Amino acid sequence: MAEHMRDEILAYKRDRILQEAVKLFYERGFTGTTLDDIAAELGVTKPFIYTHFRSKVELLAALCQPTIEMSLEAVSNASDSIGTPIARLRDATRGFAKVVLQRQANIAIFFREEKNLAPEALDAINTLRKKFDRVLSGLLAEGIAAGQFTIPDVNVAALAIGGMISWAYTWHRPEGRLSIDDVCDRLADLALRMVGAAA
Amino acid sequence: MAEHMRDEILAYKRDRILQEAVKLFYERGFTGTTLDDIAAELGVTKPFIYTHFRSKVELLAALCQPTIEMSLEAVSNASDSIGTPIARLRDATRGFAKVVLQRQANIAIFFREEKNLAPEALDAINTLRKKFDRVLSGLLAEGIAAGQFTIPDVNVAALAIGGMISWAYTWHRPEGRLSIDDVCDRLADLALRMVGAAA
DNA sequence: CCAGCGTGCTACCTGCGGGTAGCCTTTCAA
DNA sequence: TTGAAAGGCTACCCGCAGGTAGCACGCTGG
Repeated sequence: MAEHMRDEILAYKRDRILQEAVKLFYERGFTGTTLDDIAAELGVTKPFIYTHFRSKVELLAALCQPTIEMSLEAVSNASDSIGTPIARLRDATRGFAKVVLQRQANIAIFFREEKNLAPEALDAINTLRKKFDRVLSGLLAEGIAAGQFTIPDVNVAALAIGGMISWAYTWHRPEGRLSIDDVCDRLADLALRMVGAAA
Repeated sequence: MAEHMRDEILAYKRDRILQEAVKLFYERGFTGTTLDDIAAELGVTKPFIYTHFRSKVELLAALCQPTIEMSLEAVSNASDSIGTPIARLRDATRGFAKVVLQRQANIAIFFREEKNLAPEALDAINTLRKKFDRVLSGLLAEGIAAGQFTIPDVNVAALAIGGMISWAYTWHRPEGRLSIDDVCDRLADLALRMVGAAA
């Protein structure tokens, strides 16, 4: 019990570090943020961070990887579910868009700071991204086979859809005209149009 | 005449610095590249660079801004030309895609290293980007007025198209299956589908 | 042959920030 | 009440890279 709570607290501290790191990396960039900045924001000091992360780049990886995993899961789950290709593609794009917008800062940081990741961490993430593209392409191919989609080039279409949605991290403003769900719906509709399955 | 040539040589040197900087910033990132690296690649030394650029961030701006200007010009020219909205949108998207792919490294660097630009330089570029979005939105609106496009949300559509195309910098491989022109054509077709003007 | 200038290099400074050694305080159990 | 372990802080190191002062070399014109 005592052990149990200790672990929870450890996890909570780790989480708070990640939260603040995301915020600052997002605002100022990875190299534009010092560990002292993050510590100051948390009311602690730099060595505190080192009791939870081995290095600054490990911290970076820890805030990128799970978000990419969530993106992959979103499209995988939708793709594997039951339903017409149209319904599944709508779910996949909407789900992915939701991850992008809910974890906007993490997504932005990953795409901007890719070059600062350790090679192994980057490899791991790139494997996930390749899977992501394969799943999406596969779903598009199914839709063609089912006669629901018309697509000249499946791979380009998958990249275009992925890109259109990923890009939302650059322009969506949480306090703006459209809520996250609004944007998800609209982007999903546009994706369906791209594959010739007019909404 | 002598003066004239001296200026040409000055411009040439400046250009070579930019070329090498683009290459290295693209491969290793802005902070991952030192001015000594760039100088070494050129067979010169660091102070040489300082006779052409005031600082590292000025160098960064000098390789971002013109590329963004070219993007804006591509869509502006197409939008202002004569022809149906469909034809103009195709030209606009194709032209923009071509800039993105021909200046792939510059585009990548800009989006990744935005946070490293001086505030004034970033402001100047953001003004261009806003214009870009307005031009594209305007063209879409014209297409709707002409009855050629069907678009639920013009602003989101413009951002989606811009994003889908911009994103190509992340995945296009010059030595890959598709030539630059192939990709431009396919992306332009997808854009037309998005606005309900099936190719 | 020499003066003077333009051009780029050698050699250096400096601050910043990632990372660490070792101490101090607090807590909890016996 | 005391001892020891855990957790976090103070204080520091040090390498790296942006930026610069001043020199040396070579070209050109007299």
